[in-house]
Amino acid sequence: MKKNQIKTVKGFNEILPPESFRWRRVEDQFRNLLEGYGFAELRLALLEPTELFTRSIGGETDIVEKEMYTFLDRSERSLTLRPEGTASVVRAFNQYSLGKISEINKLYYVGPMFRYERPQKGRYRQFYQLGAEVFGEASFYQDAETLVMLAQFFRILEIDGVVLEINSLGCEACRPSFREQLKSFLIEREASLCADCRRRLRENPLRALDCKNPTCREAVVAAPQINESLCADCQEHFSSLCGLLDDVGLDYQINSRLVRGLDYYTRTTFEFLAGELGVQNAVAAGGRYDRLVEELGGKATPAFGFAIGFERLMMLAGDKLPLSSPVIALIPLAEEALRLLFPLYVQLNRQAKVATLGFQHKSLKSQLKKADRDGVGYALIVGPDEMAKGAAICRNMQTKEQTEIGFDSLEEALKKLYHQ
RNA sequence: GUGGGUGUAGCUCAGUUGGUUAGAGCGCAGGAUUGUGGCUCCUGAGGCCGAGGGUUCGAAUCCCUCUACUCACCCCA
Repeated sequence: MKKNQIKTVKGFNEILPPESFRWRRVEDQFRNLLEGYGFAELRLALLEPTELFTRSIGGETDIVEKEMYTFLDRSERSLTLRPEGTASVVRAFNQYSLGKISEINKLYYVGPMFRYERPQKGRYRQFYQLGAEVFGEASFYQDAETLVMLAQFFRILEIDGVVLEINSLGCEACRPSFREQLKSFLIEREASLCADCRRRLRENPLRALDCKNPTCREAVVAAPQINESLCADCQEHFSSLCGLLDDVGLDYQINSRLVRGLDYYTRTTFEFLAGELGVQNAVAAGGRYDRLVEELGGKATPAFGFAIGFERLMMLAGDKLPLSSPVIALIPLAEEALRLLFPLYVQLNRQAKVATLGFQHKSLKSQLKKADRDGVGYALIVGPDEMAKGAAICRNMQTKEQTEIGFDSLEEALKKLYHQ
């Protein structure tokens, strides 16, 4: 690394070849799967008014308190690089009145998110998420469909060992009373809680439930369980969802401490965990948020969504996926040959028939070597001898078999090779 | 924000108690083969040894500061 070399800013993750090919493959798989389930893509702004996130994610969350890239623009507006996707999708849902265009809206997105955290394994300041949201469907069938779809995605990518944990956080009817119950429980034990939990006790007592601090964990062992104080409707929703997952044979574990770091969730929350990832083990997570659309100024609309961490997903899927190669290498051994092959090269690639052509007049040997490294199926050789004869040599790189092809039928003959 | 570890070639890493011109493997380029890839062999290019300061006749090596990367805490995808 040279002295004055300009580099990326800390934690901004970039994807280079050949990894970028693998990313593209997985992204395509995601799009195909989601579009098969009726989802459509939303391509949204990366920069939003700061208020969008303080109102949706919650002012007492770590994301809003210390992890956002927030700054003033030239007209002194407070803007923030999006730390997650759901808030923006809900903003767009309201802004464009998508709920009036169709009753059910299934939307997905792919793109970078930004959080100012200390980078670590599986955690970056710029990171990619594959996410989706469904608006207008309150049924537990929707929860189940989404979870099944995610499990299917992991199966398509041949990722094993991912565990699904689910929980219910209740709704505006039953959560407040649970909150109070939990709060008074915690206040009795305030002395044994960590500083963060004590600070958040009043605003967001649920967060104490998944605190990693050992003394906090011990203090909350006997804490009231949210799924024991659910109202009848929430209880019904949760048990119906579990029953449905049982019916379709999707394994899951109920984790009553799964409260998530964002405030907008109601009822179902879930995480897909992969032990292989180490400490940052959530590869996908999400849940139901039936109040958020209204809280952000829209018409009351139930919703369910999730996000997958792309980098974490690729750590699990990674190199099982084969790379594509060009099919034909065009090999000229003289200037006239290069001149002859160039139009053919352009013509093939214009039709999405991938071919390579070297412009540098290298030796046959080195051009074949490069073709081999590129993994091409065929090499088309044209040197002075072939120019004299009016026919090129076509070499099968696997069998070493060589045939002659007359110049006047080159394009036609080469196209056939792509279909083998 | 708080700790630990590591910075030497494009990549993965050696480098002796401080001692000439800093090494290997892989990769890259060329050749052995006047026009035929993979295996083998030969040759070559490529380094301010992370940056700055200090100790010393002499520093990749010892000391200090900074910086980057990395793992962990916290939190999350």
